[in-house]
Amino acid sequence: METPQRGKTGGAPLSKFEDSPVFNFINNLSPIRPVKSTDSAHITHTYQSLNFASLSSIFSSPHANPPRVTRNLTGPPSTDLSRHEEFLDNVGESSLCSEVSDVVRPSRFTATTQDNCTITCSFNEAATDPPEQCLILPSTLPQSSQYDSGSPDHNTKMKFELDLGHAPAELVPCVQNDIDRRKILFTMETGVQENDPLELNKNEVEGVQENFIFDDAEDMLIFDSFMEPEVHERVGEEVKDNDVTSFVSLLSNYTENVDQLQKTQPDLSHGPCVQDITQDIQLKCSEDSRKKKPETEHGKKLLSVTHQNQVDDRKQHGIHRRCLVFEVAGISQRNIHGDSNLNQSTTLPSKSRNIFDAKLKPTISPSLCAFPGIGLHLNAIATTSMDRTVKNETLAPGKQLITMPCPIDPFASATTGRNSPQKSLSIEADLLTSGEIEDLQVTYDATANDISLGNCEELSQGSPKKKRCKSENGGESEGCKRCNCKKSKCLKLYCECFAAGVYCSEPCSCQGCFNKPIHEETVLATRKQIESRNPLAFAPKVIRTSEAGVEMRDDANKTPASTRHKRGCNCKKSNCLKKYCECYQFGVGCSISCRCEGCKNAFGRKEGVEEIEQVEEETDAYDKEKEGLDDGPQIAKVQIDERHSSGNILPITPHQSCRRSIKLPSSSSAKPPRISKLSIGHSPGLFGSHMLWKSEILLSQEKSENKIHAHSEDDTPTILKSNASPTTVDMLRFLWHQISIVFSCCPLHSTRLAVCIKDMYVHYRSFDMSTFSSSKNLIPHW
DNA sequence: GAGTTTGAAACT
DNA sequence: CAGTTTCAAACTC
Repeated sequence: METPQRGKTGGAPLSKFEDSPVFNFINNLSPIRPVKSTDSAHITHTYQSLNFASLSSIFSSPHANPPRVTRNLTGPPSTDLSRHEEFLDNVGESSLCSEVSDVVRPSRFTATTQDNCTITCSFNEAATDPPEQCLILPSTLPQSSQYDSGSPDHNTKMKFELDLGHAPAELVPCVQNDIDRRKILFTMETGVQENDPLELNKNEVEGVQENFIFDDAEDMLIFDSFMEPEVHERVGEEVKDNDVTSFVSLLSNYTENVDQLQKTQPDLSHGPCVQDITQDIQLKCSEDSRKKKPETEHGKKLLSVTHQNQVDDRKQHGIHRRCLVFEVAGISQRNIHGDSNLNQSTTLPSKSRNIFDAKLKPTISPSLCAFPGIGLHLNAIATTSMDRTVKNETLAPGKQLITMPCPIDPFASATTGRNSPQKSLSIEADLLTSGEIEDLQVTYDATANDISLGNCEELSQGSPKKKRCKSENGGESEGCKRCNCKKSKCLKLYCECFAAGVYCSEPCSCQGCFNKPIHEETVLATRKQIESRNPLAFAPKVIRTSEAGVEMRDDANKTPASTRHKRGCNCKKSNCLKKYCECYQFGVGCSISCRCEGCKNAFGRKEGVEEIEQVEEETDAYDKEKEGLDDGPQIAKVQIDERHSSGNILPITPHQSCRRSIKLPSSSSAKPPRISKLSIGHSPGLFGSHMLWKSEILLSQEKSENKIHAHSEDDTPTILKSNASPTTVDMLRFLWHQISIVFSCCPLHSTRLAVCIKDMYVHYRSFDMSTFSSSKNLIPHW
């Protein structure tokens, strides 16, 4: 299939990659341009431009306190009065007074800007020939297999630029003071590029001049695809200077900029991506589009039109209730149904442009299910559960969990192959309190696979069991669950739908179900009742602990210790190796709060177990060696190495898992697949879906490095090996990780990108730059 | 698809 | 809080 050229209006001829779907996808997604060089062996980390001034607009809103949204919940339509009354007897009328209103939410993000910072970087993907450098990140990039329905050739060099500062003022109302823009160019480059990046940039500047906007996040992200000359100059400077230390100093400057951004405009709230998730989605959409950004009337109109189109599209295409989607759905839908806005990009207002290539339909579509997340209860009970439990209790103070789930079993692979495609996004966003960005976490799972229109209900018209499609990502991401309840009336936490905050729907096989819109009152009352017993009942089961940094594990093989099951499991027989175990089910390691016995959780065992077993293993090896077995020491080494590899469920840094993900065979049944973030687009249904991404560095440098020394293959990118001091390596790893996330996320949804960027922003802020050269503990605050 | 196993939820 | 029961998902055949 020939890919239309979009995203540029002319200019110098580019490489063949320009013809590739990957290029087209990215080029239309965000200001990404290819690099001419075709030397895939070279790692070119160039020119990703993130204008943090505009970034701030991503997370900002002119309305610190969104209007209160009140929903009067009248009784059910009484289509099933008998049942309803029956239930009332059980629940009690007192609990049925249900007026639910959304609380006024505080603004969460403060970021803005008179100072703009630009991060520049780019990626080189050498998918066909993964040399050592490939370990750095390529798999984090969108793979052609994911976004390309056609050409498998994705020997790719991509230039990824986000220069948000160039968005038209009307589209970026929050980026008002674009003065004294400061840019920081993060340039990491190894090898010698065939072509001078500067020239490339210039060519691209000439050739690509188009503004992009993710209209799925209408007011969130506005990308400008052309690179301003100033940027290029800086880029060139940095490209020529391979010294990593300069990078660090740039980073330091950047940090200062970020701090200043915070100080200058602390009252801005962030964008809708991390906002009130409990609102009715469509209501939210329309409100967001009205109230967030459009400080200008023109902007309002644009947003209004855009949103209306999206709503219409949803209606038109029959988006099901349970697969409520965020803005991206509109995009996806339009794309999917051939609403080739892509080609209209030159005629439509920029806000209405569709950034996705029509080719991407199949792979983007899952996001429809990926974002349904905010279930009906959550829509209706905007304040009752989510606000209290999630925001105030489950998460660290000031946090809010946003989950955009995907309906497919994350473990589905061999057995449920067709269901395997899954994308889920879970955003744990901290609320901004007192204008302070505290924390942000992006949890994003994605496996790439073609899936028809991402309506999971369509996907599962048949047997609910067989075609079960759900996501267990984070415990709260249950967009398209289906239950099989018989006795609980789907009004207890036994019911997955109810527990997930969604109504039961057709695919469910439940009996006597009250978890339906017509029983909304009942549902709400029950929820209240349950919450009165346990305020955390509807809170996410998997949370990120506040002391993430403190308890960060040394072992890079495990999931981040910061992501743990809230309550911990209590497994007795399953050894935490089956989905009976909630920890395992959610893809997190067991923690100290678990009371499991014989824990063998592949995502991370309960503390204490590992050490004991390690000692045992080493003892065994020693014994064997002592007994004169030739292979004794080797066995020991293999064991150690396996611990490093097989347990590497979560990719810690982009450069850790590329090779592994490539090597990985098909999934096994019992043991969880070795999940790699880099597997996105590679092995649909095998890994990524179950994985929780953490946009944070998770390596404890000392220990991991010591252990990794045992490896003959060091995953550390060449660039990090050469001149960098250990601390710089840490720094770069982290940065690289962040950028990789940004890059890999953006094609799917700008929200993810926004959050990733913000995450990066936040983390950088927490750096104590003074420790860079003296301490190995680079991330003291995580 | 039926039956079994399992552990969370609910109950006492 | 601990023990028991109920429940539905996960699993096995």
